[in-house]
Amino acid sequence: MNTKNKNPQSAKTAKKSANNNVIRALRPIKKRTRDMEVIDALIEMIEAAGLKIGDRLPTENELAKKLSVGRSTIREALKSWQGMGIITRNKGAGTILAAEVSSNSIYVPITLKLEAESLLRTHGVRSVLEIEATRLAAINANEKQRRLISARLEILMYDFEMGDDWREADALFHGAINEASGNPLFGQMIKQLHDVFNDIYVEPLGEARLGEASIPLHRDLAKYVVEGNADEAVRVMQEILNIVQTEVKAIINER
Amino acid sequence: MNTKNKNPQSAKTAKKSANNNVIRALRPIKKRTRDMEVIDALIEMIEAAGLKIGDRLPTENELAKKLSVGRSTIREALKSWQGMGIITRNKGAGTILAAEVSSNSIYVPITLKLEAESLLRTHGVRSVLEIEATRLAAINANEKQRRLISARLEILMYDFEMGDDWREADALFHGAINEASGNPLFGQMIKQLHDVFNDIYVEPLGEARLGEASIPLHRDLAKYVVEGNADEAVRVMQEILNIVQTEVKAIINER
DNA sequence: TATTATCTCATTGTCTGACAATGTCAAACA
DNA sequence: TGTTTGACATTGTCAGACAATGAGATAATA
Repeated sequence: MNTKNKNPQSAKTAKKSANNNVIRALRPIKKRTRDMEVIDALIEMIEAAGLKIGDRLPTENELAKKLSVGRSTIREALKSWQGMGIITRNKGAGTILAAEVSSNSIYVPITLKLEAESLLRTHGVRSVLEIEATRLAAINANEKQRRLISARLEILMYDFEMGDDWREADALFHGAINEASGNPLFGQMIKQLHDVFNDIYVEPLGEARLGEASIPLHRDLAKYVVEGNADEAVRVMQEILNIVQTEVKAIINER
Repeated sequence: MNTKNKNPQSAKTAKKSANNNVIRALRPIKKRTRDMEVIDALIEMIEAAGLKIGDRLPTENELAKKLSVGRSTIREALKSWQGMGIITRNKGAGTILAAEVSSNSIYVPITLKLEAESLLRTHGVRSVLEIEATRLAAINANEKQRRLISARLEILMYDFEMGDDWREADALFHGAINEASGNPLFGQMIKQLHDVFNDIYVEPLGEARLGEASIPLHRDLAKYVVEGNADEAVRVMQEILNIVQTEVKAIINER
């Protein structure tokens, strides 16, 4: 148990403090292993070849041969990318790019612990993010983004009224709004939380049509966002989120 | 380019829609690869053995033998955990646990571009979360949490006035507030974003004492949170975040 | 005795080769 | 024209070997 450097605030002396100021100027030396170099080479290759999301990467054998490293090294490098959702790999098929890659991208894993009332908690965090993203979208969206939002709304309403599965269309619609916020981090984090939310629901509870009652409100939401009316857009978004929250509570109480 | 299932909304017929209703009852079968089972087994083992952060995991050979899978399979599973920061591995030493693991933990990867703008973006997301957490803390904090906030404030102010490195005390102070919000997800996400924020700073820009001008305001923040005055607490928090934002912008413009 | 240098050994990192499992694509077929 | 089948390519898994390195034990030295 590594508890050495805990609560050092009482033992500090002037000398130690001065020493800290010197030490602080030093940065830890990066330990470079073979597969990090592979990752770098892959990034370079992807940039040079201009690979986009959905494109296929060279096979493991090709990469191993080209970089003259063992296939297992390639596999370990790809594995870490897979864990971060940058690529997806399919036995028999190949490896395809699933996220944008560039040399100045960093990939940050966030670990969250879900507990008993995790549904309401994830929803609580997601609400805050989604409301802010909506507000920013109403303010910042450009013409192209507004048109995309409108188009996605039509698909959503069509699916909904036809009795089809509207969840994918819903995700695309909200994705368009989040993208229009101008801060991609909102979209990323909301998407991840949304996935968690759904995994927990669809998997153990079997409740897939959560939030159905809120779909008609989406017409207003799109309208206000496209109009640039941030206050009203936020109000409708809050209403939508409240409906979902109420449904979640109802389902939790049922059990 | 896998573009088969794009925009299927126009080709749908009533029959297909009815079919969808049947199909919808089916859930996708989880594709379980070997290393996912290894991960599950590892989680089980860690929980059963009560391993804490800093503890050592069994060696790869032991795990492979125990689970009767090849060592490469173990390595691939561990690699994905390493990519997510759950474990650290050291050649010659061993594998140690670097994050809490439990069956209800989820790991959310986000990607950031390592450019000046991303600083503002992480700050933007963090601001929203931190303001909401502050509001909730002012409303929900119990007596014990209020006392902890006050105590952490004193340590922070002491370090600050002595000219020591106050960053750790600052993190602990905000951690106390976030914990008092009653929703642990806020604290977790804010902490992760905060770490990213600092990593980006300390590493390429070398600017470590960001937000120093906002420290005196922390006394007011603590006061209002402890008093339960949510509106004022939020106002001060916004002020603090604005100071940081201004400093970030200034540094960006310098370059 | 206390400290430092050295050695040994356990552990992760990498390579090679092999086979299994499975998706893709084109050829054969109705 | 649409469907089925099968060869092939590609990832998944295994085994064994050696290299590189860190930690702890041991020996040497003051």
